[in-house]
Amino acid sequence: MTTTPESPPSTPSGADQRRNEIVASAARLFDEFGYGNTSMQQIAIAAQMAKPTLYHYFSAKDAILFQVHEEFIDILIRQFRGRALRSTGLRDRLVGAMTDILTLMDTHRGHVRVFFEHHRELPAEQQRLIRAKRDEYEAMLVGVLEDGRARGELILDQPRLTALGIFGMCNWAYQWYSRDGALAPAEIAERFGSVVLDGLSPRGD
Amino acid sequence: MTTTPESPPSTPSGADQRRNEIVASAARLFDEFGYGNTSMQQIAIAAQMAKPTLYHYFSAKDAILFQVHEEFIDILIRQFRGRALRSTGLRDRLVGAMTDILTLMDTHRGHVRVFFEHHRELPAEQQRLIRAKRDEYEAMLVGVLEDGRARGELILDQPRLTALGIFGMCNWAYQWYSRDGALAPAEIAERFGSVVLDGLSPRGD
DNA sequence: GAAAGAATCGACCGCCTGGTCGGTTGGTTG
DNA sequence: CAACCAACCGACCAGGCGGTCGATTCTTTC
Repeated sequence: MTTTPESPPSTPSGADQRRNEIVASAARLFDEFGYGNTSMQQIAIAAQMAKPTLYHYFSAKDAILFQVHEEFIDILIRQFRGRALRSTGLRDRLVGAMTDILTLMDTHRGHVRVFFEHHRELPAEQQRLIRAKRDEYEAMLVGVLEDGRARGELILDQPRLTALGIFGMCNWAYQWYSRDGALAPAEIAERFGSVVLDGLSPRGD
Repeated sequence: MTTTPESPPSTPSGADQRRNEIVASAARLFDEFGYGNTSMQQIAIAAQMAKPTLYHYFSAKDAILFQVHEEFIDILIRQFRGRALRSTGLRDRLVGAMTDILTLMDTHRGHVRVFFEHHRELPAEQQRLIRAKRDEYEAMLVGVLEDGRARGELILDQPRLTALGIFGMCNWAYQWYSRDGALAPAEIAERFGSVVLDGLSPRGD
């Protein structure tokens, strides 16, 4: 409190800042080459330091992997909760969550791929931790669907399966989404949302 | 013609049979550990041979990877075409394709994961080949949607985006589908199909 | 039974990886 | 100035990897 200068313009917190730089560099490389095909050497170079220095900030390669996972799921949970507090309607909450996910394909490409493809490579303990948060997030979306059903605004008999379908539409986008594409994340979410809510068949037969 | 014994009960074609055993073993390991974390040594043991013998059947590790990719996409294309010949209705063709994909999660788990997660690791030339087939398959589903629109049976203004959403729902299942689960692939496809076609909102307001 | 080729493998190689060690620098405290 | 500690790194290591080599066995063909 007395000694540390509280966030001067360039160095918000020193070491933490440096850790973030490492994770950001690593995520970028993971996105391009995959976790297994990215070496600590590459990460070190990308973060502009020597390899041993990396081990001053992270105890092992999988500690970086864990950090990426946690950042990703924490963002989603935080955003979902924020929207819930603002207590918007059902459609907003649903399409909002879809927008959150799709937006991360723009802002956190590496995080996304890592979270979806490399969670099995986390050490057992940390894998449990991440899985717990992921399940928590899943439960929140299932909750939205159940709410909608209880209010008669949605018709569905298997909330979890439906939620998995919705997640699928959005999460899968990491396989094809491009920043240069014609559609922005929010537009895609809107389209997908209307498919899920209104369906493709003409209304009124 | 004269010499080769045509498929006696145990050895359909000798060397080809052995190749298939290798690919099947490899796919099983890829499913469990991922491509990069599976060594040629492990594959050899699983296929009950020594490592150098593997190189009698495949020129390199990525040749096995390619074989897995090709088998997967060839199955899907063949099944889609088969259904098209039987010229069933729109819903059958759509839900049918979805069933095809979900069924592979049961019968070809390793192929699925490899196809979705490791296509970037194929040598450039083979990657192009697989991508071409994948695009072909995608185009076939887009075609179904466009047909439906032309006949007034579907309402949509972005066939490709919609197709990507549908693929997402199904493909993503490789992340959560379990053989021990309560629902069979065909049932899941039916549910997802009705979400996409009818939507979740009550009809007629 | 000789020749040929398919199928097999023990031993080996160069390379790269995650991670360690021991030591240096440089700013902050008393 | 002395002590301290965070930050940093050149050099090194054991281990595992994909892949090769040379030689051996088995099977088929004439």
